[in-house]
Amino acid sequence: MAETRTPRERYRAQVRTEIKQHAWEQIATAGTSALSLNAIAKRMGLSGPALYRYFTGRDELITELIRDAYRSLADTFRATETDVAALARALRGWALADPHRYFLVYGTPVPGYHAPDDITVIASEIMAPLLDACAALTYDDAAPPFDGHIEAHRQWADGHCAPPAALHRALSVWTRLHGVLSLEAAGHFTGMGFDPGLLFEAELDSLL
Amino acid sequence: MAETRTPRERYRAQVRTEIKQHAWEQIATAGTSALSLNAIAKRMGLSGPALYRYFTGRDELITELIRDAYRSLADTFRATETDVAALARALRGWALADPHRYFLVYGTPVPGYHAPDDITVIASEIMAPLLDACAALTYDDAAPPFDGHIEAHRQWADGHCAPPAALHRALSVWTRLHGVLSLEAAGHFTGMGFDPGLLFEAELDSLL
DNA sequence: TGTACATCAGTGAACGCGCGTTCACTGATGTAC
DNA sequence: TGTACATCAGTGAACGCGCGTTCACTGATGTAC
Repeated sequence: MAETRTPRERYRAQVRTEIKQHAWEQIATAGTSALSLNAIAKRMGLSGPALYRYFTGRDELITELIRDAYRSLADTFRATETDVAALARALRGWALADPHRYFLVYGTPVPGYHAPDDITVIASEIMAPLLDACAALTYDDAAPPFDGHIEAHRQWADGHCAPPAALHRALSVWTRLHGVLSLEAAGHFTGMGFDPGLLFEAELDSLL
Repeated sequence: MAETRTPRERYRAQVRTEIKQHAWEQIATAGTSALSLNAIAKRMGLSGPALYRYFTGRDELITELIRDAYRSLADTFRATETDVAALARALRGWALADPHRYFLVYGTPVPGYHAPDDITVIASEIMAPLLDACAALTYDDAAPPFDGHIEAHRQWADGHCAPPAALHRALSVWTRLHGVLSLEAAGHFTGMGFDPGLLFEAELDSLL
């Protein structure tokens, strides 16, 4: 498994990641829509068109950032034990570590932008550990009406033999945690006084 | 209560709302960050600087749009019966009627923008009916740990004598419904196959 | 009712700005003999 | 090891664009006598 990269290739890869780091900084301060190639170049001590050696244009850079964000979350989940509480807390840590990255994945889609196919693949890689963890939970015998509906529309969980209750639970975990996290990350709790982390734990409790 | 507005004042008000309507259309198609005074003027058959007769600049227009969005939701809630399920469905209708308006209220904050004080007042007007509705629910005697915390930090619900369990419930209603709605409105359920409306109802059931 | 004046909506030209992107180029780095 | 050549990172000038905003102006609308 020897890395057979020439020095030039290594240099290219290094500059590419450096560009992306500056892009993230810019997103963090001014939002995704303010991402500017020229500004990145200037802050790197390069001048404008130099970045076109590394990305075909602004769109490719944004796509790459989104892909990295998805991959980062998928990696985080893969490195976490298959347990709903553990995954939930891993998600919270990942989201609050870089709120803009979180919103790039689960926030308002960039206006005209359409995600390439491989990103939906990574999205299902994120869902997989959550489905496994939910399948390990125990459920009441009484199945709520939604379980019947989800059993009839389970292709999004292809390959997983989890019972309908587990699919339902996985969706609830996703939406409930996203509810708390996105409002917290967007600052909608600031000034209300309570600890968002405790509300997160309370919502997590409702799911176990 | 006679309207003592001169024809000129009526005309001004009319053009102002017309500008805002075009602004909403533009937000709906291209996102909030692409809001452009010149583009609005062009689509109205006016030319650029004319809009400065009606708004001091881009910032005032955006502020006004956000304020209107908050007011619209507050009005919707005020016109709904004090009942959690009714409020929830009203919220869903309001959110899906104009997703971008919903995100202007509960989404990622506009990068450099800071909301004026009166908007936080309207935000609490939105919360009030929800708190009332939650106070009308019945609760288990067993109080989860978060209820103690929220009792110690209840200034955001000033004037409401709701028990801690009701405050907790109001927060859960808010975050859980926002979780489903924001993911649905952002299109994160498309392609998964199930009916988001049924998932919404299932989450609502968990709150009654 | 008619005239003189004030108000004010809207125009067109101009400002500086930063954006994404192209192009022909320079000069350093790596490769082949 | 040394020379000749190819590759390629980065530059600087230039393109057209749309943005927000200002300014002096025209001409219609409303007001006062």
